[in-house]
Amino acid sequence: MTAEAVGRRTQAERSASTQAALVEATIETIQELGYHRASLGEICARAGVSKGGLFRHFDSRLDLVVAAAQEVGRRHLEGFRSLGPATIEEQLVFARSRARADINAVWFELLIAARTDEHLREQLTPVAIWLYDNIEELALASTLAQKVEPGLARLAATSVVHMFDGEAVIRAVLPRPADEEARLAGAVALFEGVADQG
Amino acid sequence: MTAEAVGRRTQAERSASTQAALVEATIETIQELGYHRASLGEICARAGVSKGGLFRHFDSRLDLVVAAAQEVGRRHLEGFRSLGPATIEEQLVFARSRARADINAVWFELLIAARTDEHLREQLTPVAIWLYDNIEELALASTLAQKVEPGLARLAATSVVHMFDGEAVIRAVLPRPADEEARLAGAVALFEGVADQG
DNA sequence: ACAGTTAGAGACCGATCGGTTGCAATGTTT
DNA sequence: AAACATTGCAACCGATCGGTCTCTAACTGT
Repeated sequence: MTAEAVGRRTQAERSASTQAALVEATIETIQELGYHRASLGEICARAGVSKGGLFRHFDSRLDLVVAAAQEVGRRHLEGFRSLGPATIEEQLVFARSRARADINAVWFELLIAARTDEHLREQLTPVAIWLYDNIEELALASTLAQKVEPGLARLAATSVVHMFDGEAVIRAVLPRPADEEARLAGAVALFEGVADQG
Repeated sequence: MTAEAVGRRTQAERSASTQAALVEATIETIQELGYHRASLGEICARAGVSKGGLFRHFDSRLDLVVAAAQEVGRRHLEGFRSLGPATIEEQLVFARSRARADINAVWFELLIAARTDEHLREQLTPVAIWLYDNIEELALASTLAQKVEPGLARLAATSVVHMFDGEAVIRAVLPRPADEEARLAGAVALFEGVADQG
């Protein structure tokens, strides 16, 4: 996203638009090149903003990455919100599609980077708390969760998310479509069994 | 691991020891600093080998990383081999401990890096195939797997591995010990139920 | 309209990146 | 032991890294 070249705007508008362009470019760059290759030069080029312009709004690379991480968290959750009432299979297919989404790849780049970067980790933890709390809340409101006790539903939801996350990471290097479909079918059968018996 | 300074050795021994020191230092550096900060300078310093010495044995950084990845795959599998007959709970606790092992953190650094690095991905795929094939084979030989059909056992094993992998990644940023223990207990109950009914 | 403030461009900085080169040290062959 | 091959060190290379500085352009308050 390049900072758009419109006519007269207030300082606040200019500022917000530049920051948004930089955050957008950061997310896009991490998604396409990975955290490792997401340099400020590359991000600035994509955003159509100079280095000087960047540091007007962000104190450091970390500061920019944290702002991007917050936006990634927001968008990832937004993706989870888009499912209404659905069958068990539809819900599981949906959960899997969220794990496979581009935005989740960026989220995982950040999680992995945070493991060995104390400062990033400190800033990422509150975002992760917020994100997973909200995902759990959405899971509890789902049709599937109505049939079992809330504690179990919460546990099942996060476990499914972890499983599809793990699958998604491996899949970039080692896709196994047949196994993946069997895993989905197995999960559907399992949850239908649980739902039936109460 | 520094290249040890022993007395007289053959060329082959010198060469092998230097390469081993470099591979070891690469793994150690990725584990401690992450893929992003694992520079050749840092790796050489840890290995006690000069840049010139490194490039005598490896054509490029990628070449070294691939050699390290193969060693990581070997060690990760070795870690999986160390479980004999055990209860269902012991087997699941063990699977979880493998996901939480340092060597798996390095494996995930490499998987994530490979997503956006075509050349690394090409070299990592055969290692991943070998690793997961072997893990599945081990899972099929486990006591738990004796009670259900092989296809289901294979599926369950990889699904459990994915789940604990996903949990391990999140845990670096957002540990939730109570949830993690509940997840383990839930998995134990689930598998004991399956084992009982055939 | 004009002074003051904020946003942004772009040249620049020292440090470090992956990688190269020439030479000295070590080991091998005859 | 002399000739040769392999290994390893250290200085060095251009490119790029995150970050700074100065100056101009754009907006704001009076």
